[in-house]
Amino acid sequence: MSRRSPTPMSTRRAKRPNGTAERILDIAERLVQTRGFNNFSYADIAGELGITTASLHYHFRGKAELGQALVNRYAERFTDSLEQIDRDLSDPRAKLDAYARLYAGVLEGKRMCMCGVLAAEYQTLPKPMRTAVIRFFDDNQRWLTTVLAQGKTDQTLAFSGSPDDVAQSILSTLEGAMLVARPYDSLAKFNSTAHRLLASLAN
Amino acid sequence: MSRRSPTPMSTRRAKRPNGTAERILDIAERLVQTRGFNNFSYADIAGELGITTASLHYHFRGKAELGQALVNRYAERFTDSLEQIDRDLSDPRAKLDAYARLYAGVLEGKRMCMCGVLAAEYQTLPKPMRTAVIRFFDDNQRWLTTVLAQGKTDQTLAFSGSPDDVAQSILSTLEGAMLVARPYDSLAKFNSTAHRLLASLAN
DNA sequence: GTCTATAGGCAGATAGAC
DNA sequence: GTCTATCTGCCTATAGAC
Repeated sequence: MSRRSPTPMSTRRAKRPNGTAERILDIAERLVQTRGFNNFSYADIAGELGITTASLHYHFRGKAELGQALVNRYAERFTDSLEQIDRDLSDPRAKLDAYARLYAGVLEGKRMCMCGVLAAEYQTLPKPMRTAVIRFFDDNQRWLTTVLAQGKTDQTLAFSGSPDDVAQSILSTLEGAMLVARPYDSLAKFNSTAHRLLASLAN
Repeated sequence: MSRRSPTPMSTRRAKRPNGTAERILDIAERLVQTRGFNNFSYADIAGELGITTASLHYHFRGKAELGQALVNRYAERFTDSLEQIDRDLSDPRAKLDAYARLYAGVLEGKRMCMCGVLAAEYQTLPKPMRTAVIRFFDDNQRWLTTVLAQGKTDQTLAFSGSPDDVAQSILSTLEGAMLVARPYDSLAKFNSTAHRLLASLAN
């Protein structure tokens, strides 16, 4: 309805190698995370992909739709990672550590968190993208809150105040650490802040 | 040399009411902080000011020069604020509190820290702007480090690790708290994280 | 200092052939 | 699905009159 279906296959959930739509998203994702949503063009994507900009419009009606798909896929993958953490680990401290490593991994790829970038240019985003950014932050905070509550209960974590407030602080600190570390291209700067943050919650 | 001098007066340091160049910077500053450097145009400024884009080029050779002037003025004012804090307050905790209030004030004006925004689009910036952004962060961290060292000495502050690492954490946390709070347009979200941060340093 | 006029480029987007 | 061709609009920037 709001999204054309090039072929029945390309609407499938799962992991078929790489349809054109997915490859477009891959390239655009990197561009958003390194330059910002308003600082790359259809021509950039088309050039890398070896097709024309006109062809891009076949897969995504316009840049707004592309942006929506971009942040939705990103958020979905992030949620998947959080579920994976929940499956793999049970200790709250280990979960927080794995959470911080998700961020570090993004930075290692010379990228910034997509939603962090989008937060900076929030006021210029089409409404559906704004909604998706908010949802991403809310989802993260909700997951963190659950982990923190668990840690407080089993006394593997120690903190004052509500789990919700601490979750807010963790999210803010990690996003900020990425943001500030990027101009320096320094994973060490990020890790310094991340480790201090986690240490402050240790019991 | 790199900057034309419309009149002798406009190159003066101080506070003469409002030359055109200053008014241009005022408008552009707001636009950068709310939309990002790449997401406003000469036409936006000219429209608000009631002059033409051609006239803007008289005051600033191009957008790159404007951007440079923008971040330099911003950083200069910030430095002035830090010096003012040093003059007004002597207690390290009070200084950190005032520092956090600087950020809160920016957010209250519905803006984001200029250098935080620029960090997000760092890779798209002309080199002189990049240098200025780095310098801003360095200056902030240096000031914080001094305050923290003082607080450790007189035992008004308590923290483990080096003052430099803690300074890095404070800067990152406040920048991140602004970034995340902005989509929600919520000063409360920022304050929650800022207060928790300062409380963690109390003795 | 500010204007008109205009250049030259790039943006996102569409129509229609293949 | 991808192409060519084209449109319209906006962008930064400049020349030159006032």
